[in-house]
Amino acid sequence: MKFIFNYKAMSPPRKILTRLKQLGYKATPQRVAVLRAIASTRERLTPLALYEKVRQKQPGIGLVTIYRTLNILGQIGLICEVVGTGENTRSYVLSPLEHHGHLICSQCGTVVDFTDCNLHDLEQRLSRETRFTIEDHRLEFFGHCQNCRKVA
Amino acid sequence: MKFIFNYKAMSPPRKILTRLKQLGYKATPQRVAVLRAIASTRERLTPLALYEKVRQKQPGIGLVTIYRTLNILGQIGLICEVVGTGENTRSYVLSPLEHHGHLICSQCGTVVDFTDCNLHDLEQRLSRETRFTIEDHRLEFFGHCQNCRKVA
DNA sequence: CTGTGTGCAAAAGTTTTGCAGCTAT
DNA sequence: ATAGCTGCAAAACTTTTGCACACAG
Repeated sequence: MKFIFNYKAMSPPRKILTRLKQLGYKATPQRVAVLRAIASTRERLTPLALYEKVRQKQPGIGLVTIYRTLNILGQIGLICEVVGTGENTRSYVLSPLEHHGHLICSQCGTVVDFTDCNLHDLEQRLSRETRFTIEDHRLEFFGHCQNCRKVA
Repeated sequence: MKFIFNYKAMSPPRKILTRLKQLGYKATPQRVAVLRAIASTRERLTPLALYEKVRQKQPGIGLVTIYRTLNILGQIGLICEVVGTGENTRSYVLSPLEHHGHLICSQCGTVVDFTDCNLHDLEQRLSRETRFTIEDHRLEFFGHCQNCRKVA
């Protein structure tokens, strides 16, 4: 199993910007700022939170742009939507390079990614027994991180 | 592995109503109707879809009541929220009795539940290595069912 | 230059709340 | 009888769209 713990240590989103340009999108300062913001934390960020965060560096940016950027980045698969039960807004984290699951602290929102979900057997069995073609999955664990447990 | 395929065959929601009353909620015709509607299909239903469906039998019902009922049933754990990537509304299906995952057809919305996810090992490993306390998980597969594959 | 992107305002869509009257227990 | 429930209207909140101007390539 491989953990991807420290988003802060990841190189700046140069790679992502390259990919954006490859696909014909422009690397505007706003998009760069959104990317930086997502890449700068391992918390999951709602569009609104992202807006507040980015506005500190780019005071002129509009919430609309955040939404548009998130939609684009999500479609391309560079960021990754996370939804908690009972929330009625989306949150986003940077996509790691491989397929992965999330481990989410219900209190502080910290996201730990993990790869190697080991769902292949399950997937095959399901596919065989239900005759579904399975194209994707989403696996999320919810709980409390060490820190929040201490506090509580 | 155990599949729960045919929601239609399940007994009417008497059990659920009993549970509701146990908890001090009243079994109003509106709530019964909502329950019947959820129990009558294996598709996942958005609050709005549920509203349309229930209105055929209970013309006077309000969308607000649907929302309130869904929130209550969800909190108690009798129904179960499902969210697809990119959707900005929730959907609900009846909770099966045991913990389970969903297999969802991206085209027609059919939901197949399965139990015995076999995530215990993974959960334990994650818990040990990240020092999280894990309280819950959500596992969803997305794909196409046999029928929709034929059509396409 | 040129087509894409931005910001504003406004619309569309989803979910919650306040309140007066109603009803299951 | 009475606590809880409903329906309506309105508010709160999230997300999308139309349009004029700006800017990256």
